Amino acid sequence: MPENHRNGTPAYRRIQGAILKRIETGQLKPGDAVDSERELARIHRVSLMTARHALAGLEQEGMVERRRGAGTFVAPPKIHFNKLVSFSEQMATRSLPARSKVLSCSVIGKEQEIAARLALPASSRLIKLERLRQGAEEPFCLETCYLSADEYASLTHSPLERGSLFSTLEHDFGLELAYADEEIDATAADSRTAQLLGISRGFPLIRIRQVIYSTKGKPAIYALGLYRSDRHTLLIRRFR
Amino acid sequence: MPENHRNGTPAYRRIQGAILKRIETGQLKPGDAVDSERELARIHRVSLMTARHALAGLEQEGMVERRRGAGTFVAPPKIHFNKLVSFSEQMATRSLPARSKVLSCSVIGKEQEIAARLALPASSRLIKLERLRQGAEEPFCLETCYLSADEYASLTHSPLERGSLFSTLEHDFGLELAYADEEIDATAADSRTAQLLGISRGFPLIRIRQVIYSTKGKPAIYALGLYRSDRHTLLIRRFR
DNA sequence: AAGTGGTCTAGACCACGGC
DNA sequence: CCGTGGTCTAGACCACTTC
Repeated sequence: MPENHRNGTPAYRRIQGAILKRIETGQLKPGDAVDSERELARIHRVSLMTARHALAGLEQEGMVERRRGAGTFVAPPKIHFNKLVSFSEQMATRSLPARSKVLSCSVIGKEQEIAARLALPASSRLIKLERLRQGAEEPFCLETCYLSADEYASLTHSPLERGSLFSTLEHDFGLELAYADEEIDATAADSRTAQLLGISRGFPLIRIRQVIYSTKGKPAIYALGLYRSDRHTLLIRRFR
Repeated sequence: MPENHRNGTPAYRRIQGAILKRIETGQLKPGDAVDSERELARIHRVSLMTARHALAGLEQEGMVERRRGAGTFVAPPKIHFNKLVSFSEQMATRSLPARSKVLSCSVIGKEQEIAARLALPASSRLIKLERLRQGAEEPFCLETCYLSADEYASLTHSPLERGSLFSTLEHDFGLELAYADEEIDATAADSRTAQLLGISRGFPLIRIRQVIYSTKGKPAIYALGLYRSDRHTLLIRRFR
């Protein structure tokens, strides 16, 4: 009986969607039992293998846990480790207002090393955006971002004081960010940085050099951040 | 015909093993085509679904790539990001000898804060192991590890100068390590640390506080590392 | 004992890729 | 065009958990 998947979406996807909907609406809470393979097969009028396929996919995404002999259960909400989030997003999760003071925003040239990190020709013109970021009214990070001036020309006219650089790039330029490689070390504050961050010269800082890549694998942003180590610690989870 | 999986291992596992073996021995190189589902089904005398299951598993592990209409191919070797590796393993990948000097190894008590990080009673006795780690004949890290003295009592008699702490724990104590949560910040070297690392007092250091968990989710090791930031940078990949 | 997930069969049709 | 992976069926037996 080929009365299956009339529309384009595969049956197993529809089943996954139905389960996810019940989780999102709170109808199913973590720990609750999901319909068993056999129930799903009966309800959605598919074979057992198809119902299995649906549950296997959800398990692989971490949405459900399957225990042999017992059943399939909604997984506890996952804490997301090592996620790439913007400063604004980071602050939002702690319900703190994200304040940034733009120190400078200009187009520069002759920065071979940075152009190279962005996989651009050595002579490329770059936007250099320097911001002082603060939480709880106190500055704790000096961040310098570099982007291709050709690709993001109008960025210099965007209102960067309030909004998030990430969301501007994603909405106005259709840039989809995928991942970032970070290089982390420690350094001592020079006098200018010390003054801006309100600390004394020589104070230890965390230095983060970050290359952010688009979904196409193209380097899009190079960012250099200097953080007051007494106001900021990095959290990483590593897996064996 | 129930002439299947005589031994305990499922058919799909045997198929995966056969493919992995051909990859590991270099018989199959990245980009090479793997046997198609139909070929595998015929060769191993299993159904198509079972052959599919085998390939799906390998794909999910990142060992092969499947392209509809084209075939299944050996995936390029993955660079492992954010992996939990021991100092010895880290050095081995750069073919450098791992040298550690044990500064002290003793059983202590009354370290409430550290006991708490290991989810142990405040009065627990702990092994404290302090090591100076060096690469290229120069010390670049001072590391202090803490473990439950009750669970790893005989560790104080193990030869820690040469071997890896990880492998000792895994082999001699059957401890399976799963992941670690790290807290990273920067600090200035105190005089003792400065002397041990061969730098001057106040020099910026990366400080990494690490709680390493077993596969059962139990905290097993607490490690505090101080790294010369001029000899060591941390590499992290974050995903959106 | 009843129900569950884990494995497996022997077919089938489809959409897509490369030749 | 032929071979590929993607989806699917309608059953089956096993090992396991729960009661």
